[in-house]
Amino acid sequence: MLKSDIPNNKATFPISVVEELTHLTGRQIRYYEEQGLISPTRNMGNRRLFSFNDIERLKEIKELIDQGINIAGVKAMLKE
DNA sequence: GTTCTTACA
DNA sequence: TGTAAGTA
Repeated sequence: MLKSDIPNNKATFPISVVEELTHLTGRQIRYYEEQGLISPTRNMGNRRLFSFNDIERLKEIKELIDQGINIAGVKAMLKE
């Protein structure tokens, strides 16, 4: 795992912290994950653990959504 | 007390 | 998306 896997993964936070950092609701964060926009891991209790990478990704998503772009559009943007 | 899932509005 | 219910 030198270039594989997700770079920028050393710290994980609960969804409450991500909500504060991204200004998104837990509802939205879970939905975006459901849509394949982010890849949080799960801890022993099936709780989501977010990395800095996930948080940065969420911020981008929020900006796009805030601009009136829908999930399909966000998916297209984040791709590539 | 917090987060998770599913379901309804 | 928000919110409710039941759970881990």
